[in-house]
Amino acid sequence: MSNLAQPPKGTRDFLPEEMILRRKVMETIRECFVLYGFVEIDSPVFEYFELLSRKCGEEIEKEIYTFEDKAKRKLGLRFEFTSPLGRYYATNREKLTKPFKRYTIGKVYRYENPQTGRYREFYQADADIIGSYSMNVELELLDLAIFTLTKLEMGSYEIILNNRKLLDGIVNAAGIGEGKKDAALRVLDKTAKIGEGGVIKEFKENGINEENYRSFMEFIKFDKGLADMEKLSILSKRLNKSVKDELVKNQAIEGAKELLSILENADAVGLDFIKYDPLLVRGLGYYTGPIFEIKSKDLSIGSFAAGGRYDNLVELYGTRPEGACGISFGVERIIDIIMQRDEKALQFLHSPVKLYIVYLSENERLYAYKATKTLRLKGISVELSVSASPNISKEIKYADKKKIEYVAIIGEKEADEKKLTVKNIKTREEKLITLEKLIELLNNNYI
RNA sequence: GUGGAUGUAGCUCAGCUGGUAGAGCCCCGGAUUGUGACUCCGGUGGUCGCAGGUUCAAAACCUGUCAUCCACCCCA
Repeated sequence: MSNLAQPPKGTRDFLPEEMILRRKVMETIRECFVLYGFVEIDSPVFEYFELLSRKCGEEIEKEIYTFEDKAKRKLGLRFEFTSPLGRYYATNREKLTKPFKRYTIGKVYRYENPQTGRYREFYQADADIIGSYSMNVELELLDLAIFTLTKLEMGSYEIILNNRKLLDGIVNAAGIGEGKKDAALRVLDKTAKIGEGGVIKEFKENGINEENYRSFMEFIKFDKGLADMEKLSILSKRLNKSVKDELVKNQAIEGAKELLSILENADAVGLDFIKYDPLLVRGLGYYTGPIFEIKSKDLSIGSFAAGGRYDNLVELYGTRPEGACGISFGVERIIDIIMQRDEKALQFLHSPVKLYIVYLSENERLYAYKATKTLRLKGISVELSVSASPNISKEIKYADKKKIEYVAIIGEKEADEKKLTVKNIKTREEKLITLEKLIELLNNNYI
């Protein structure tokens, strides 16, 4: 294949069969968002680079696709929806009803090295709520996540939860200075992956002592079997004792309280997938409160949904501060997981087209056309053969390949009797019925 | 941005120490002019990722480059 015959690095073409699954997943997510009262908005795929790069963190900034327009304006492709949403909110605030609950499903772009579950162009599905500082927002978003994942039959996954304010307090208590906080957090986030030795090594590379690591770990050490809520209460007491800086201390204790409030209520609603993870950090620079990540328990594909609170981000875009929190679903990763797990189930996905109509000679063409039109007017999706010289064998094969469930055959016999022979592709059963009967059966999804 | 593996037909892959490319599946046609999963027969399809180099001769060896996968980095 020549270079021009392949899609650019990290991007993909999708075949019609693949689109059936993709569409289904995105539709399911969309329906769930709507069920929870989120409204859809749209905004440009590109924004001013300066807007995208604010508060996103140095690493992410390197991943932004940038370009200049003909008037030399510096632009960038959106790498996620949060900063575009901040800008959207700032520019349209007066016209929006608050709290503003919106969703967007669309493509985002990141200039990074592709791998499984990692592409340069990919879909994200975001739900955010701007205009409230209440933890009810977190609860609503987590409930939405669980609801959506259940609808998608995502199987075993877990939701891990932490809080940036709490994290800041513990880092402070561990004696790590403000200047080294971000580096420390970034390394701690990887603990599960690189182990204690790895963390200590990377701490040193960043000029942080092993002792600081030890005291951090000591701080979040609990007796075995302790429930998350008890851990958080204990943390509050420890923070109260160890943190000197009043502001940091109060913030951290508030962070613990926020998590406690989420967990208390989550427990009541039965959201028992949620676990407090003292080592969850998340890279994006704008998070200010609770943060969360959802990952598959049986596949190491990384997290497939994540989010958190980013209070007052909108202030950056010139409007007054507002509470805000959102969740983002990684559509590609969700699809990858479904495909890896359910290879067989995928065979049963069928086309949105219900029926394929074949007529055997020009004499039946008009009758077939009228039947097709009637069904379409009834809202039933129908494909009419366009073959010049229809061959039943080929036509059935065609319908099967396109995953259309039923084929209607119209020959001399059917046209004379004003009926259709309807074949179920999967069961191979056939029925000679009238158009009215066919409509009834298709509407009841039974034939 | 760094390191490793890989790149041969639409797909999965074979091709030994260099001698000019193969299988299975798929696809197309026929056996079968009103019925697709099996069987049989026949057929299409590859400048061996791309560009240079070494050689009488390169899919194979060398260099570069592009892409894919994996590990970092980071992340949905």
